[in-house]
Amino acid sequence: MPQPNESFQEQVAALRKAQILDAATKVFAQRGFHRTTIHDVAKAAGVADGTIYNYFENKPALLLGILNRMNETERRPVDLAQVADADIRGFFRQYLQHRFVALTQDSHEMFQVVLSEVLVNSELRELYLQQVVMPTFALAETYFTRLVEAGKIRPLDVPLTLRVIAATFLGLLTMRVIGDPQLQTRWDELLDLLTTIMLDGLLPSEGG
Amino acid sequence: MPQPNESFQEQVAALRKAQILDAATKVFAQRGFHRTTIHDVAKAAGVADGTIYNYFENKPALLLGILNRMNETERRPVDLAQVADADIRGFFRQYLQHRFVALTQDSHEMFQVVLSEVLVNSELRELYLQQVVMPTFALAETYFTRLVEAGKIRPLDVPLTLRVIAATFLGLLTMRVIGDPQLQTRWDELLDLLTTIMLDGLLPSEGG
Amino acid sequence: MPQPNESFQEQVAALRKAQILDAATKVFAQRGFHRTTIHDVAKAAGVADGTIYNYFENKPALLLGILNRMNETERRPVDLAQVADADIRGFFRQYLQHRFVALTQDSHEMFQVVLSEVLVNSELRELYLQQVVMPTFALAETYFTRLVEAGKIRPLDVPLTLRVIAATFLGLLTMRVIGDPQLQTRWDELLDLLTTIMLDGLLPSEGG
Amino acid sequence: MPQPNESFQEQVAALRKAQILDAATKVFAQRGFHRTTIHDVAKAAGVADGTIYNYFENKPALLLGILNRMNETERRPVDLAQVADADIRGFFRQYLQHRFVALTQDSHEMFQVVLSEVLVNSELRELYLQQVVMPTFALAETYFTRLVEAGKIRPLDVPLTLRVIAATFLGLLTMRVIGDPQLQTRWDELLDLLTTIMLDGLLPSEGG
DNA sequence: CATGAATGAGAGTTCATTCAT
DNA sequence: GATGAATGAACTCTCATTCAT
Repeated sequence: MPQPNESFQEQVAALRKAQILDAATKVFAQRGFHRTTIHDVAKAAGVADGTIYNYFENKPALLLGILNRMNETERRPVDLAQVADADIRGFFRQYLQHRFVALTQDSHEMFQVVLSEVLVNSELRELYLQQVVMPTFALAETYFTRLVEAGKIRPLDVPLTLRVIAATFLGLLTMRVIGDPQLQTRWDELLDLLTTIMLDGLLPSEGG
Repeated sequence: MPQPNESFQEQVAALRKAQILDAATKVFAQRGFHRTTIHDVAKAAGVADGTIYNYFENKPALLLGILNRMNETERRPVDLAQVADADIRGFFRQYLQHRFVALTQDSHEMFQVVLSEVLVNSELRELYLQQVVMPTFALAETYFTRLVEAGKIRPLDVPLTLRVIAATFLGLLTMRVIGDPQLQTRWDELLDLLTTIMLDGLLPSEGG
Repeated sequence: MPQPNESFQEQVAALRKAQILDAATKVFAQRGFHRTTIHDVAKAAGVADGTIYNYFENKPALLLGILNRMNETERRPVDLAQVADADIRGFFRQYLQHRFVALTQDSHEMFQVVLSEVLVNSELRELYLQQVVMPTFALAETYFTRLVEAGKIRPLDVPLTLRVIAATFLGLLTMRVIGDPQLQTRWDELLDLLTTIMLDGLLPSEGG
Repeated sequence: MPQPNESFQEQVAALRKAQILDAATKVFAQRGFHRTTIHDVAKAAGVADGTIYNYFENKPALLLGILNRMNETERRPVDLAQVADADIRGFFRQYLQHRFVALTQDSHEMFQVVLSEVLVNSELRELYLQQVVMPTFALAETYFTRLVEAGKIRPLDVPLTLRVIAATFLGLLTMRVIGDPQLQTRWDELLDLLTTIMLDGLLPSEGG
């Protein structure tokens, strides 16, 4: 989104950059980073091959560009405060919904592209870890600790528990991307199911 | 030509194939499938480049070879029957341990390589889905349904619940591969934590 | 439109052209014609890339522009007449000095750029030969012939002898450009040495 | 030339390398280093483009290969000793002939290619200076000093005088490459002329 | 006229694959 | 079967040139 005090030229450049990153995200998600050529990206973006290099130093820089966008997306502040006071069940469900929407709509393809490369590219992995994973957990830990202290959550090890929660999301999204039919057709039902499993556990309720 | 000799030939061939796949798995995990050259694989396997092509049709076939191995690994029958009668908590923990060992030791690198490519290669994705994911879930569903019917597990939607459980594993392993320090140093503590979260939920126990 | 104004325009244009050629000469000498980009030239000249093309048809035309300048420089008439009557030794020394100054100060970089390209570009070579080399020798031959006829110079083949003299200059300058430390630090001593070698030869003088 | 104790493979590789360098020298001399593509070199050598890279790291390495060859050619020991005792005039003429033959036949194109690039490539320039120019002068100086000490040569500054002699060769060859008609058609006459000029000087002989 | 973003042809280089040895 | 040099298609990236502003 163009800032008001940017020059017109800068705004145009920013738009071009966004246009190229959009295209890159799409085509990388379809065929993978390595099987996609710069020409593919350029075609998808509707520009000439050379134009890409006016905005990105090289091909890997496109990946970093996508990563940075995820960064921004991830950090889009969850308005946790306003729901903090609600009952924990309602809050949890709202939080899940927030994550689900974020993951499903915006960054679906970003996630796919970045995760694929992060798994086998140690350089990108380090960046991803420092810029996306760590800050997110740091933020979440302070909040989650408060919940534990307030007695609203069982007194478990906070960092590890957060990893388990995050991992569940990550895994579900991965499996959905991989093409599991259950997850693709019944994605919406996960919200309630996850709330139940995570808050109440798999064991039958006492009164059940 | 004598029959036994031919069998010997086949055994030698199988060993060569395994030797090449071992090397491929290792180097693919390090630099990714695409950034790794056939020459890299050959070097790691201690053979000449051309030799690879006596055992695998082309480079993607190496990936399929790794996938097939995962297939075998995954299907290594969990001896579920013998633990089915035990109390559900003990059983769950044992099951987790089985998965953890499988994931951690054997197929760590396979997982990394295959997942990375599966995320962006629709052809491989389809194979992976049909040959690894679907059969595994089919097996698990029959077993899990029995647990629900026996009243040992809360009456939830079985297929989706299994996805959630599997996703948690998948996500944890992914995050570990990505390099999360907590998961890398405290991997062993996850067993108990997961058992608690999944069986009892995050909410404080009634009597807590 | 008034005539004087047009003339002013032309003067401005000529200055721009000179400014660009200056920049081109400098950067071409540093990195060579081919490794230098139009952008490099533009930056050095303080103009935009496109501006270059308002004054020169294309990149090779810059080289021709430099060549034409050399042309002018070379033809800057040596005022030979006035020294012709002096004793031959004094004259020779003066002539050498004239050449040395010309080569050293003005056209040092031009020489470097043009020679490099002339060696491997037959088109430019032809131009250089016709526009610079031939006319210079033609002029020199008439004068040198007079010296021979006047008995001031040993009766040698004039054209070839002139080539030898010119070659010595050319070679010395080349070796200096290449970076020979002796020539770079002791360039001034060459004047006397050359006078001696060329006029008296390497053999010991009779009376020595 | 294959060494007796090289393996057959190594001999074949050396021949290939020579074949490629021959081709490179030829085409570089025709169109210059930069205007010549790897494809041009490959075509001239009768191999595929990729084959070049089995023998040379990259395109500049071809230039270094040519430089190294010049190195060997230059150092081909002049059998100075055997002529040292001859009268100085006969010796000088023989030496000139040696140089002329070396320059004219073998390394004509090498010279053209390398000089062109050396003029505008500081990296190559440094190499050329250290590997070809300096060692050659060092050798020549010791010999020339002896001539001076023996009274056979006028007591001039040895290093600078050698530069002048070498420069004359360099310049003559350059002008010949550039296409001066006199030098191209009357190259053979230079031998005697140079002997006269350099040994006796341009001044009329006393008895003339 | 000046600008500099856009263009796209063309270059160097890599590497999966083949095949003579 | 094993080898590894040769191959050449295909890729990334550069940069001379154009042209709308």
